[in-house]
Amino acid sequence: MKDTHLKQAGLKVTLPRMKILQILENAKEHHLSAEDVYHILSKSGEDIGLATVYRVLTQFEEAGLVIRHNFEGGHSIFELDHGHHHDHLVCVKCGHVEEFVDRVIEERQEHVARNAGYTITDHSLNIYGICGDCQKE
Amino acid sequence: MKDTHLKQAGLKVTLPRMKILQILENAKEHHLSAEDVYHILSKSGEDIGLATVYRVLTQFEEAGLVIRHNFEGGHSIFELDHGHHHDHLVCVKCGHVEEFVDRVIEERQEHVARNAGYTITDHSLNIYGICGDCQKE
DNA sequence: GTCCGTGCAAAGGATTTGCATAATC
DNA sequence: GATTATGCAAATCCTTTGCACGGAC
Repeated sequence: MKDTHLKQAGLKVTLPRMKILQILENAKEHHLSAEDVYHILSKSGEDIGLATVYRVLTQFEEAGLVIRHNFEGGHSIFELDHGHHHDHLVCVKCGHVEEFVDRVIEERQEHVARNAGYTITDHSLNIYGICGDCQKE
Repeated sequence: MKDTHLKQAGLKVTLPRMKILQILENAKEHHLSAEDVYHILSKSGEDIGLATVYRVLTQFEEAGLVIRHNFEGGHSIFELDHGHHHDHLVCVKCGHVEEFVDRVIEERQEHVARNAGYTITDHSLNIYGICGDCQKE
């Protein structure tokens, strides 16, 4: 089934691509950096280079399989594109990421862009804060 | 007067710091990258290193004089902190940046964070799109 | 004069790319 | 077997840092 996704995306079915797709699908944390993916691969005994991880993730992004986010600090985070857009709430202490969608905010963004004469290609709303768990400490 | 700002920030008054502050205040485009500032300095005949530009901008950021934004592509943009928060509309073709504030969006963000148990430390909303001018081409 | 700031070059982290080899179709 | 992918190392981009010198107070 994973092979099907890859073929549909016009990508040859190779071991690195399947493994990486698998990781994205099964990881507890859905928001992974290229390094994260690389480490998970290493621990599984796979001998896949970091450059390949980046290449594959970029291809997946182009194919619309994953979304890439640029968080503060110049780090990129990848996650599977499940089709429904959402924004992020990022904990600056533990790095935990939560998704959210707010209909009102979405609508207002369209409104703002239209008023300014822009055609939206993308938008990113990240709220940085301290999550409940970290506040207890 | 610029010296006053610097002194208040606990920074010695030096030529690079004054020049850079001046550029931030006078530039037509209020959103400048470190490279931008560096180039403007070079063109003015000032012999100030790029490393110093970064150092000074970082100090200004710590002193609360400027705000640093991380836009897509891992580039940082600096702008004077005039005290009123705002979000950004970025043209992906020409790089033009516009500011906007939407009371409704601000309120909803607070709401979302509170519901999730987060204490907001910061947030960034960037809408990427194609500006009116670029659409004509 | 002391201490902080600067310039330069070198280091750093994240990501990309060139090239020969290895895998898919 | 032709074409595309991979691995490795080197290259790149943006940013930071180490160190000796020069300037501010």
